[in-house]
Amino acid sequence: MDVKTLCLGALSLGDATGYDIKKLFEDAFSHFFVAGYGSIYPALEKLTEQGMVLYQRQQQEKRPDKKVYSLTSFGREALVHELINTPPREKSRSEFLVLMFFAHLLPSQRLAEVLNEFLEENKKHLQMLEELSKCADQSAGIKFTIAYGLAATRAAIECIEQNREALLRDAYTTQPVADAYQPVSVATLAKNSKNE
Amino acid sequence: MDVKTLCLGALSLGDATGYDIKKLFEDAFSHFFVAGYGSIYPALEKLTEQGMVLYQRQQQEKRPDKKVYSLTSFGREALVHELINTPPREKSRSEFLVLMFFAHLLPSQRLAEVLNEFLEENKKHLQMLEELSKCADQSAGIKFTIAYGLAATRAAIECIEQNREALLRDAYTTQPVADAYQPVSVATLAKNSKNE
DNA sequence: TCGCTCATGTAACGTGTTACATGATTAA
DNA sequence: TTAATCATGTAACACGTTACATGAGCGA
Repeated sequence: MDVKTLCLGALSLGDATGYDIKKLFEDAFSHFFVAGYGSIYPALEKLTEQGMVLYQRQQQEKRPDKKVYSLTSFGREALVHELINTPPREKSRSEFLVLMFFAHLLPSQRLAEVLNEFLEENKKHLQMLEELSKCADQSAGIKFTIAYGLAATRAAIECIEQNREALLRDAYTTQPVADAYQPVSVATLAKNSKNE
Repeated sequence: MDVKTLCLGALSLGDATGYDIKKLFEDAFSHFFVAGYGSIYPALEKLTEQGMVLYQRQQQEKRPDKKVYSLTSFGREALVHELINTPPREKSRSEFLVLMFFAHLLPSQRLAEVLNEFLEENKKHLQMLEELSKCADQSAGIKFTIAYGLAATRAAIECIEQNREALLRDAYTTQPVADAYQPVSVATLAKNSKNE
């Protein structure tokens, strides 16, 4: 599943410009799909070529021109087809957790910064989701994604607040690289060798 | 942050082969970073060129040859430098949540399948994390990543179990595409227009 | 005057995914 | 005999990121 599909999905909610769709990615889609202009505009172009969407150019006073896109029936079919045939995966890439995994290699000051920064971001995100959950006249599916995002974000915040002290206690305070660290064998952390 | 950095990180735990590192990605790294052989082996090759790792070829009886990689001191410095300069981001791409967002476009049978499949996967993942958390002689950082993974996975499972019924109630049961769906305006879901 | 909102796009680059290729050993 | 484990790799392709480019209006 790619940005094109999400654009079709966005347009299934109503006509919109690329700019509008970008906002959707920043809000309603934000906790499960990331995309910027650099992928949205080319996606809309391709969808147009393929006949899945079409647009009307709208001139505006005191504003740049708009291209208001709408879904064609072919596009809607393609969207449904894609959705039905997409297996429910989830993958995340968390630089934050990488930093935590290797926290013993970070100066404690930096570690503290990282924790604060990440907590703040999560709290902001939580607020946004709470806002979203207020305009509650959406489908059960949309409500679910918000509930899911709220649950995940709250769990993250709680987990950080509960473990922050322990993490900082363990961090090193001297300037140079911590070479005193006792290496853990790779095998210890690769459970696959035995079970699963 | 890319696969190369994670490979350096893996080797900071002890010497390993590409194959070993892959297992680490499947276990200890699994909830925050995804990589397959197709990115791990080329990464190790590049790191070798750059003098960040080196390897010893080991012949084995009844097994293919191994390349056992180890971190150089330059590699360790590069790792630390990279970690210190990486902002704590987190981004996920969840096909599952996309499907939920557009659940009203799915036949209810498929929706039920999707929910079950995703729940099962999460339960397996939970088990794996519980296993990992048992070999508990790791650093505070590593323990934290496991605790975080556990919290997130448990929250996900709970959220699905609590909302499954409501989701299925809302799904359509007729064969053809649900065109009766009341469109929600894109603007309603793009809170950015007003706040944040 | 500073920065934000609206509005669209391109081009180069980096990165990762997928599928393919090989092949012996071992446990069920 | 089937599937899994061990073990390494390549090549084509798809995809997305980043930075750049433009420019008016509006509110503080």
